Amino acid sequence: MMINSRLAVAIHIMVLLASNPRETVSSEWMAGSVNTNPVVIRRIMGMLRKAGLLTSSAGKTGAELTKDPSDITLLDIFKAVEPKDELFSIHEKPNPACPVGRNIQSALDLTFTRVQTAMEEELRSQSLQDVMNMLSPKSIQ
Amino acid sequence: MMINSRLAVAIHIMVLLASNPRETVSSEWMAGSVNTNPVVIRRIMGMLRKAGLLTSSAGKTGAELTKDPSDITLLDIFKAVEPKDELFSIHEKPNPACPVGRNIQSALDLTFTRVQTAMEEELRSQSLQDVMNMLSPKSIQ
DNA sequence: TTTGATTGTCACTAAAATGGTGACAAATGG
DNA sequence: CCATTTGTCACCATTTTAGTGACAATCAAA
Repeated sequence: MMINSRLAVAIHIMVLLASNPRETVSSEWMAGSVNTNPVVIRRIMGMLRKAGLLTSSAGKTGAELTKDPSDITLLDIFKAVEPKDELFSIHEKPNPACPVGRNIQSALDLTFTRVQTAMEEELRSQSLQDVMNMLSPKSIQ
Repeated sequence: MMINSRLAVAIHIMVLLASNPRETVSSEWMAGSVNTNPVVIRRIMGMLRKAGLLTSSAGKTGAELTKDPSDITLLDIFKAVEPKDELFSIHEKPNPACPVGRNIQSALDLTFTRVQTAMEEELRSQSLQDVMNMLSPKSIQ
């Protein structure tokens, strides 16, 4: 399955922002914690900003969460960083002359929607605060 | 999210095999129903065969399911066609000198495992027969 | 105001995944 | 024997992803 690490990095960024004073969390500094390039951090921050999860501006170090970590779900973050949030795709144009081909798309659509919903509900059930609580108390500076 | 259509095509193949006499379901014929190249069908059939979901052999038209459709779950098919079945990946080597970087991986691992489990349980709850029942009776020849 | 640091964004790259395609040996069955 | 089919390989174009350098615009501190 095609997978990327954007959700993981986005959560990492959000935890850093929630756990540290603004002046300390430059994209360079976050890149050091995540172990990647600062541009990757800014790119993902841009998606989180467009989704309204944080505010930041050119020239000003760091960013700020717009909500309390307990009011931000992992589904919020997932949808922010995954423009195409569909888990599975259905093959195009199955043969309408075949009884199976003619009806398979709607059946698969129902099926895949249920799977997608199950995944999203689990993401919705976990908040950013929940993730932070899994880190040792020392990580919350 | 990067997504492929292998699960959709694999389910389509399995439905065709379950619904038609063996002599009629050549890879060429199935390719016609799915609307793709016969090699794509054979490639996915190869994965299903390795997973023990069907039997087929060179020179012999078609394939046969090894189990009753009601005993085959969509999770079985998913695992057959997705060698890397992990939904999300975690970024490599976060900085151990950072309190967040040091602990984020295990937290994300717990989190992502719960999401993955939710998805797999939903896939496990649906059988191939369930999908076939969603198609019109006419499609079961 | 000047200077240095930072963000936002662009363009480019390499790597990987995916699906389509042609080719062909091996096996099947008439 | 011979036409058909499977299993498999190699190759290709497309897409996605993450890393990187570059740079204008902005900010903040001296």
